[in-house]
Amino acid sequence: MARMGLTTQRVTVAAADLADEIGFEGVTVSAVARSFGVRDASLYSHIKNVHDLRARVAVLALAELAERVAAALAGRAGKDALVAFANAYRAYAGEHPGRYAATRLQLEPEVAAASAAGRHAAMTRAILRGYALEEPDQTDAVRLLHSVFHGYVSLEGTGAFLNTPRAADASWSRSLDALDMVLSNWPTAGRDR
Amino acid sequence: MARMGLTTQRVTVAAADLADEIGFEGVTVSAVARSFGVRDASLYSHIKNVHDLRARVAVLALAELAERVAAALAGRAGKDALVAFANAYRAYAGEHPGRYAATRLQLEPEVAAASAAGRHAAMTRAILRGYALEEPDQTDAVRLLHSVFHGYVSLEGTGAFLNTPRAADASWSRSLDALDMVLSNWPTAGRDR
DNA sequence: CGACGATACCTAATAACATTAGGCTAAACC
DNA sequence: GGTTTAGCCTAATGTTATTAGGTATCGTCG
Repeated sequence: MARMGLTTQRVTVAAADLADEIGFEGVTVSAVARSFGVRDASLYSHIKNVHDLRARVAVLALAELAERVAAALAGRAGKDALVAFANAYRAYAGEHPGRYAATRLQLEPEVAAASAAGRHAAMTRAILRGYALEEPDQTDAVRLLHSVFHGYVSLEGTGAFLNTPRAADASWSRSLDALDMVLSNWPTAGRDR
Repeated sequence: MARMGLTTQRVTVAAADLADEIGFEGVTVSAVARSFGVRDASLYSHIKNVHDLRARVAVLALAELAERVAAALAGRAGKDALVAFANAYRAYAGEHPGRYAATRLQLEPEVAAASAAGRHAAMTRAILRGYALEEPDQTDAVRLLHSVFHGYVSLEGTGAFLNTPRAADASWSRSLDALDMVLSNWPTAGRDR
């Protein structure tokens, strides 16, 4: 009958670890309770419900990701910054697939605001300081970057690149070269060719 | 006691429709059975289990998406083709969020092979015929395109672009301009700047 | 130190979903 | 028209989510 010393924080971390092991969909109240050796009902003193649990994992992952990216970005500029950001992003997703999947959870506005979601966008904008982009080009570029990063990582995660022999790393690297080129020569007009 | 006339095909379509209405996660054996007014167990003559049901929705969606994209691509080349492909892709995802979500399901290799997944890649390559790209650049470009399309649509679907006032359509359009530029001047070396 | 209140965890109970086994009956096919 | 097939049902079991209410352990204060 030793107490397990549960707290919302510990439960959240356990859920996140579980997500990385068995996938985010596998993050269930029962599974987390099992990992602590306690009854399902015992977790409800610490979390509101499954959705709350998953949302907490999402917020945790968002914060961790933001931290990693920020660290990678420190002291860099231009293409260096772009590559560092992108690699940190992809590395996190690769090391923590479950946590990363959690970041795609649809968070309610209040939660999202309180979390590091905004910090993410802020840092993406930081990259762009190296490239001379005004609004609204900057917003467009942020969206493009985020799309590429998320899209690539997401497709890679579901094995979409396994059919072709070409290594995923190589394509990633070339995609970053391409992005650097786009950002350097952002198409100002739009009507041509 | 009128028979419902269920078949695997009808069950799959009903599941797909349900997915578009309430989200792909909501596609459950119970819910589909309910939509037909039959018992849960009755569906098991037509599907193997939930995963089978969801996989069928995924295959259906992949085929529909491939068809839409192929139609849009007919008779176009170069940037026209790129834009038509991209818009067809995004439109499908917008009209059928549940079906689109299903396409991200991890399919077992045999199922994926039998499905239209390969056709998708083939068509992406068709776009690239308008741009002079050799292997392995072509593979890299296909991955980049797919990443942007999927990433954008996915982020848009989870409301990631709602914070900023800039319209999602506008950024999309500019991103396509950017992609056209990248494909036209694909970075051959990689080390510069 | 012993009482007290807060907190951590438990049992019990209900409900939705997934799945299997076995039965009944409407339809289709000579 | 009788038989086979296939479509649907009931019954039963296991997992997960969630609530209500109980017990035990901990820190704290008199």
